[in-house]
This record gives sequence, C-alpha cells and structure tokens, in this order.
Amino acid sequence: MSESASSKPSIERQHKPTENHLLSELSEEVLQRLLPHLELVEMPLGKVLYESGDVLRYVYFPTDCIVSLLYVMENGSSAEISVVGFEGLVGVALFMGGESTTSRAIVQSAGYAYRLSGQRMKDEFNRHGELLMLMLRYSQALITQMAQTAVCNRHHSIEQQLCRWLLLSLDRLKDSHLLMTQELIANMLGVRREGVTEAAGHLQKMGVIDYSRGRIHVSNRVKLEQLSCECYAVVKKETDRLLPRNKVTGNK
Amino acid sequence: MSESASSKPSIERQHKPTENHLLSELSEEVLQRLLPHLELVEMPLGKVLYESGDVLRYVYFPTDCIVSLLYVMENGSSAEISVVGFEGLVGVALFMGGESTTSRAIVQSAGYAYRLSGQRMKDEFNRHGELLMLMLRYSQALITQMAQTAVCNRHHSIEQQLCRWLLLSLDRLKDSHLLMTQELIANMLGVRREGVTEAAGHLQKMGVIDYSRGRIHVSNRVKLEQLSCECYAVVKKETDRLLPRNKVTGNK
DNA sequence: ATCTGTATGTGCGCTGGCACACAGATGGCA
DNA sequence: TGCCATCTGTGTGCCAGCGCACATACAGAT
Repeated sequence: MSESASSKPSIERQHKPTENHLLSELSEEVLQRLLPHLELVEMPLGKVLYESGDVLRYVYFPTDCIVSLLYVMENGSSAEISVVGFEGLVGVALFMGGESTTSRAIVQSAGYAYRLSGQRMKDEFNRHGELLMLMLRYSQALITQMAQTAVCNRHHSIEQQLCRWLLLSLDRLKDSHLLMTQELIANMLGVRREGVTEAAGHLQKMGVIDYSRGRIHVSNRVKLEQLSCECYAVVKKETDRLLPRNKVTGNK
Repeated sequence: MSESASSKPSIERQHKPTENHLLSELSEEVLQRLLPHLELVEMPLGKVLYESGDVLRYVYFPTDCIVSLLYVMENGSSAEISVVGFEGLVGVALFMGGESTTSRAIVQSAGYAYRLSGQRMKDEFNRHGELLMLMLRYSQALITQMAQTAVCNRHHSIEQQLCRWLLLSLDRLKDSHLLMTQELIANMLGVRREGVTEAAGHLQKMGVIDYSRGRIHVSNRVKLEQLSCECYAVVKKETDRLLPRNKVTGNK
C-alpha cells in the first residue's frame, strides 16, 4: 500500500476553526466572540474525550479527526451509537442540559479539534442566538444517525454495515485512506473481528477496497454505496438537509 | 383476564394537561400562556401522527397514550426507535429546527394527548425561557433511549428485548395491562412474530406475564426486570436524572 | 537477518433467529 | 348457536454470526 501523507496529520499544518462546518456557519460576530476561547487540541487515536457519566468540561469541534460515540456494556462489549467529524461537535449533552451522557466519546481517527469550555459554550448558547438554532439542527442530525444505527443493527448484515461505516468515515476524511484495524471496526460495529475479516475480504475481492494491517483504502466508492444498506443514504440525506453545507467546503 | 377499566379510555374521564409530566413541570405563568392553545385529542390505536418526511404541524403531549417512533425500511420491515408516553412529547423535530424526521410516529396504546400547533410551540420556545431548557433535557432523555435501542438491537436476545419493551410500556401505563398482539410487538422490535410468541410463552411459563389474544398482564414486575437486559435500567436511570421531578414511577 | 508483537485468515461446531407452512384456539358477531 | 377472522403454537429446514483455536503474514525494532 502506498505511503499516505495525510494519514499522520502534520503538526505544522495550518489549522483554522472554520474547518469545522458548524463553526464556519456562524456569523462573523459570533465567531469573533468565540475565537479567543477556542483552543486547538491534538486528538490522538484512542483518546477518550469523556466516559459514560462524566461531567463534560468541553465541547469539541473536530477539524480533521473523527470521534465515535460508543456505548460500552457491563460485560465489556460495545456498540457505536454515532460518529462525529468536521460536520459536527462532540458534547451536545452540555447544552442539552444533561451535562453527561451514557456513552463514551473516543477518537477513532487521529487529527485535531478546537475545544471550548463548557461554560463558554453555555454562555453563548444562552444568548439564544444563531448558535442555539445551529446546535439544535445539528442535534437533530445526530438523532437521525442514532436512530438509523438502531435500525441497521437490527436488520442488516455485517457487510452492509461495514459499507455504511466506511462511507460515514470516508465522508469525514480528506482522502480515501483510513487507519483502522479490523479489530477496532469490530468493536465499533459490535461484532466479532472475524466477521469483519470476512466482510472486508469480500469487499477486497470485489475490488471495492484494499487494505493491509490497519490501513484501508477505498478504491471504488460508488460500488461501496451500492453494497451498503439504505441506512447510509438516509443519514446523509437528512444531514445535508439539516445542515446544508456552506459554500466554502473547508478542503485545502 | 380481569376487566381492565383503563384499557379502553373513557371519553368521559376528566383530563387535564398536567397529566403530562412535561406540562406539569412548567411554571404557572408559562402554562397559563399555553393553556388556551392546548387541544385535547383522542389517540386511537394505530393512528399515525406523522409519516417519515412529513412536515410536523403539531406537537403532542400524551396523557395516557403511548406513541412509538418507528422507522420503516424500504422493504417494509420496521424497528422502533423510541417510545413516548406521559413523560414526554412527540415532535421534537419541530423545535429542533428540522420540521420533519425520518421516522413515523404511531399510537401504540390508545388514549389521549394534548396537542399544540407547531407555531405556538415555536413561539413559546423562542422566548428562550424554561420551556426551552425543559425541552432540551427531554430531548437528551430521548437521545439516550435511542442510543440504548441501538445497543439492545445489536447484543440482546428477543426475550431480553421483550422484557425491556414491556417495562418501557408499563412505565407509561396506569396499570399492568397492555393491549398489544404479539404481531404488533414483533413489528416494534423488528423481529418475527414467532420469535415473540416463543419469548412470551417462556415468560408466561415462568409466571412473569400472562396474556391472551392481544391482552398482556404483567404479574411479576420484579422478575421482569431481572430478565431484562441492562438497557432498560440505563434508560430509566438517565430519564429520571434528566427529568427528576417526574420520575416514571412504574406500577404498583 | 532475525525476532516479536500485531494484524489477518480459516476452520469447526453451535445457536438464535429467519422463512415458510400450517394447526389449534378463541372471541366477537350474525 | 355457529361461523370466521384473528391470534397463538409448533415444526422443519436454513443460515448468519458467534466462540474458540490456531495458522499465517507482515512491519518495525534490535
């Protein structure tokens, strides 16, 4: 597999808050108010932003990382509830008023995010301006994703779910490479690693992806979409509806 | 099976908005503002409040009915995403800003609800007062329920899920009887009717429930909780935390 | 160049839930 | 009273996904 420059985010790269689509939707006025309090933080693979029940101290606006919201059961097995990238933020419970959630937030793909202290977030939120409305629309998109995850878990095969999962990840990356072992994917989907091996092997045979030792490259996205269940499309369509992407896409 | 007075809600019964726990949490001031616009409506079994994609015209505050949020797939099979009773409201998309959702809302247990036009709801919501904060906390409870549904669908047996489902329903009823065929439960859980028959038969053998032709009576709630997966307790605990003044008490 | 840990491939038996088919039970209604 | 739609029980065959055990393959370190 070829060297992938973007697999390891360069620390030197120029970051700006507007790489996050929510921040970029804010008016200049609100953004200026927030800017002094937005802190760029590194998001290494596996970092846990919060555990189930933790009181959230920050909200995170990813720029080029991906964060999974994961539920971990008493016996240790897990299931991904939803995934957040540059289109969203981690920590809706802060402004929803609950302060904590029953899930864990863990970095699934390394990168960076801007974080904002819970208090600053609430201050701005409580001004009842555009930030509030934007956050609510995003929350609804998140709800849609969770609902669809429930449906998918009930009705679709591992292969279909893998396709969905790959597509959701792909949409949050700047290229078609992801760093992710089959073992980790299995944890996300809540299935056996061997099941992922089998599904991934099949996708590889069909020329849709190729992978090796934790690096996955999607070579035929169109086919991937065909092989996926309807769940991906439902979530994507609804997210686009709720958060029509601003003209500046944020890429390069 | 004994006659159950509340199985068929009496039209003559006195209803008041504060039977809904969200409405009952509002201050006198806000409630007085809303009262003239709250309209008592009958909620017959099977009534569809809205379909996937519909623009919502009302929010519904159930008093003694139960509403399921159901996702229906392209091939017609379905899965329940969450359930709403007197502790909540149907139509969060209205104030979340999306105006519609990808799921269907359907009455699972007949009764009544107070409805409020979308515009009135938004007007009050936009005053940015207590209603807003209350709605957000409720939304988070709903999110928790959806997340747990996803987990449950992935990891637990039909019997465990049936227990969870019965408990969620029970908490929203005034007695221990529910009117619900195994066929309908199967649609909710997104499983085969035969699977529900088997699980229900087992629960009956263990003396936890007894049922016949669409009437289910829970005779041993404690055991039902023991047989359920952790998902029920997680949702209940979190709901109680988020909406403390209105603990869903369960039945005697 | 070898070692070693991590990642992936494979085989086997098992079980839960599926699809389909049909039999029995029951209650509402003519 | 008897009919009939609806609801529930059961059986058979099938397969996806599981748990377990182990065989490879590869990458990076020494």
